[in-house]
Amino acid sequence: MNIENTKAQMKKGVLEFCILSILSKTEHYPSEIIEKMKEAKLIVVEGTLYPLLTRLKNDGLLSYRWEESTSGPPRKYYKLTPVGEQFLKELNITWNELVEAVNKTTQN
Amino acid sequence: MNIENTKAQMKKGVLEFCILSILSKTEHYPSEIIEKMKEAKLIVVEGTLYPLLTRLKNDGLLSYRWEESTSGPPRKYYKLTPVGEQFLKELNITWNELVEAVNKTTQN
DNA sequence: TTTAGTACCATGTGATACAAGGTACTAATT
DNA sequence: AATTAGTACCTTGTATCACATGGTACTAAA
Repeated sequence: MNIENTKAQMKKGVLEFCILSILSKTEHYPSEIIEKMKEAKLIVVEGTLYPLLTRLKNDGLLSYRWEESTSGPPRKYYKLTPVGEQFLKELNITWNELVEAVNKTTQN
Repeated sequence: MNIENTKAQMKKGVLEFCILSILSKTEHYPSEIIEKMKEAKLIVVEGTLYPLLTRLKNDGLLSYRWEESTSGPPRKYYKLTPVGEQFLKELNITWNELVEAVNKTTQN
C-alpha cells in the first residue's frame, strides 16, 4: 500500500472526463492531449490514451479526421460529437456532485 | 457506454479516501460507514466495503476492536492508526491537487 | 543507407468495485 | 420450541480500466 497507488486510482476516475473536456474546446491529436494533461499535472501515457480514445470513438462520443503532417506520420485529430457534448455536460454534473460528496465525508 | 459506468469509475478512486476520512473523526463499524457514505450520496455495498477495510487493516492504516451488540452479532469497530492518520493527510493533499488539475482541463 | 523523431496500435498484468451467495448471532413471532 | 426477520461478518467470480512493454510505419536529417 502506497500513496502512489491510491493517487493512480483517483486519477483513473477522471481521465475520461478530462479528455472529453480538452476535446470540447477544439480538436486535438493524441500527443497534444498528453501535453495538455501534463500541463494540468495529470500524466497520461500512450498505452492508456489510445485505447481510451478508440473506446470513446466506438461509443459515438468522439469522431476524428486524418491530417497529413510535414514532420512524420499522419495524425488523428479527435473532436466531440453532439452525443459527446451531451455526455460531457452530464459528466460535469457528476464531477461536481462527487466533489460535494467527498467534501461531506471529509468535513463535519 | 453509459454515464453510470463513468460515474462508478469516478467514485472508485475516492472510496478509500472517504472511508479513511469518516474513520478519522471517530470509530465506526461497517454498517455505519455505509450509512455515512449514503448520506453523502456515495452508495457503497458490503461486498465492496469489507474487503477494503480488511486491506486497509492489513496495510496498517486501520485497527479494530470487537464490541458486543444487544441486537445481533458483535461488531467490528474500526479506527485509524497513527500511520493511517499520516496517510490520510497525504490523501487530502492528493485530492486537492486532483480537483485543481481537473479544473485546469475543464476551464481555460 | 542508417538513425532519430513522431505517431499509431496491441497485448498482458494488476488493482479494485460490485454482484451474488454464504455463515452466524439475536429477537420477535407462531 | 421452532421458525422467521433483522443484523453483521465474509468469500468468490466478474468486469473495467490504466499502465508497462513492445511493435509498426512514416518523415527528415546525418
